[in-house]
This record gives sequence, structure tokens and C-alpha cells, in this order.
Amino acid sequence: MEIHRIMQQAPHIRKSLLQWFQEEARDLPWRKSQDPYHIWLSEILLQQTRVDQGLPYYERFLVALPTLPALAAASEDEVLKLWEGLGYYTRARNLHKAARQVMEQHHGSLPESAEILQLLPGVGRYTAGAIASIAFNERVPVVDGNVKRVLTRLFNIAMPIGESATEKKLWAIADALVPESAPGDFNQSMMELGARICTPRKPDCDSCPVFSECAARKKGLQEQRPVKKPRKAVPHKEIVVAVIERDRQYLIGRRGPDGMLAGLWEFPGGKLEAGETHQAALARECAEELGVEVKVGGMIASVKHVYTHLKVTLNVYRCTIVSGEARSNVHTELKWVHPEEFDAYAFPKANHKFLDLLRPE
DNA sequence: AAGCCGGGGGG
DNA sequence: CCCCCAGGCTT
Repeated sequence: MEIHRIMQQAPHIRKSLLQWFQEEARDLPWRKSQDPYHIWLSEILLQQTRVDQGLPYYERFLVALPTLPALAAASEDEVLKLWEGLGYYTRARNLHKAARQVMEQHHGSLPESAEILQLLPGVGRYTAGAIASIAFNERVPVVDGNVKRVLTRLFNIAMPIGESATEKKLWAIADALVPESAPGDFNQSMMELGARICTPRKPDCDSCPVFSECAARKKGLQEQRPVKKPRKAVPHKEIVVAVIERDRQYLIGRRGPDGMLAGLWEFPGGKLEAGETHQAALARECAEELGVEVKVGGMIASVKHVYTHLKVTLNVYRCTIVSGEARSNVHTELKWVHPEEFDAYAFPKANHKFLDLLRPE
């Protein structure tokens, strides 16, 4: 499939998609706005996240932090609390960092070109293209999961997605298609098509505005596109969690600035080693992490949780400190908090699965 | 190129 | 259960 052949189809594809988008576009809050800050926030929120899942977060976030300067002035804890439960928390930390960068380097206004936008933390080629085309009308393409599916079907591309040659080709095609006028609407129309019509399974080809252009459908291969590489199995780990109580307060720690769930608060604990009992693991982890000797009480809960590349079972036990004063080697901060204060801290979802059990009545 | 990074909804 | 979502960053 050569680019110049695509260019011949381009006018029809543009016209059909733009007209369909004009008539059928969902009424999403960030589409009512021209504010680049709103567009930026929506794009970060929606990374690897369905629109329906991100929507309530968008509304709440803008009530709390209505402007870019307000975001820059907020604490990271406040931003993480607003992000709590959504996952991929690095997005929130980068958003916050980027806001401060924009205040310092761009006088508080987002840069208008995709090239410069991409210098902000958390803004890659996709997000830069989305902001630049939607908020600033720059003729740049976007390629997200939806667009990959639409393009591999429309042009019957059998190259496996994820490989650099394939990605390069998809970006080149997307670039060839995006028009000089209304680039943002066109980019959104491709994504909207992928989200609502050209779905991963059982695409609704009968309703598709580019039905007649679709090379994969002509061969009945639409559900075989895109071609993906096989996934790897996810390992499972047993975790022990110590709910340490003292004077009706519980010990929580803030996770370090790197890696999984960075910056979030949690109950201390760690991985069960081979052949180890829960009790032995709790004693060892509390000694290693907190420098305290604990007595292990009853089990509070055993909760399962699935991450992208990891499955865990949290075995949660009541513990009391027998000797020593807790000082964490792995957390940036420790606090003793009453259950009524839990809401002030951002906890990972896995912790929320047992948190309510600690609240009085 | 491959791994890491959350959580949820749909089939 | 498996899939994948308006991806980015690190190694």
C-alpha cells in the first residue's frame, strides 16, 4: 500500500469522516471547550482509559483545579488524590510537573506546536498531536489504539502492530490523511470511529461512513485486523500486608517516587518468600522495612488484585509493635492516622479493597 | 524491541 | 477468562 494510492482515497475518506463526525459526535465536555488546558487534561486522562471511565475524573479535576496555574500551585498529594482509583499514576505526577514547567518556561500558557508540546513530561507524539490539532489547529496526525485499528482495516495492513516499521507506516498514513482545515475534527473522527463503529470485535460495518473504502472488509478480514503479537503470561505474587494499630491509629507509608504506585499511600508489607509462612513474612518485612518487632494477630482479609503485568493476593493481618519505633526504609514518609482520616490520602485500589474493614461501624 | 505502569468494562 | 482502552517512559 503506497502512500500515493492512499492520497487518492484521502479526499473521500476525509469528507465522509468529517461529515459523520459532525452528525454523530458524542457530546463530551472537552469538546465544548477551546481551552488548551481542558484539552490537555482530557488527553492525559484518556491515555489507556475509556472515555466513560475518565469522564467523572475530568469533571472533578476541573472543579478542584480549574486552570493551569491552579494545577501548578497545587501539591502533588492533591493531584494524586484527584487521580485516585484511575491508575497509571505517573500521568498525574507528570501532568503536575508539566504544569509547573509551563509556568516557568512558557509564561503559564501551553506551547502551541506539537514539536514543543512533546517536550513536556507525559506528552508523547500522540498527545502532542492531539493537543496541537484540536486546540491549536495544527495539521499533525494522531495515532492511538483506535486509529491503529481503523487504519489497519481501512488499508488492510497485516504487519503486526507494535513493531517499529508498522508504527512508522501508520504514522505516515495518518499524516497523509489529516487535512489542512479542521485537523482536530478529523483526528477525533478517526478515534470516534474506532471507539464506536470500528470496534475490536463485531465492528458495525453497516453503519460505517467509510464502508465502501475499507480494504479489509472487502476481503472479510476486518476482524483479523490489526494483527497483534502474542502476550506474555502475567506472574502471580503473594503479598503480606501489616495493619499496625496503636491508640486507634494505623500506620501508613507513602511509596517512593519511582516505580509502581509511586507517591501513593499504603499499608506496609511485602512479598512472601518461597516456603515462608504469612506470619514469618510479616515479621521479616516489618523488621526490614520499619525496624520494628511485631506480634502478628488475626487475618483481616485476603484480596486479589490484577495489574497489567502482575497478579497479586494481599494477605492482610492485624499487627502490633512489640519493640522499636517505626522508621521506614522504603517509604518517603510514615504517618499514624485514624480511620476517619483515610479519605485525605490517595491509596491504590488494592488497599481500598480492605480499607473499609478498618473503619469503625 | 521489550518491559513497566492501573483499573475497568465488555464479550 | 481474555481483550483492550484518546500512551509514555525506561532499559
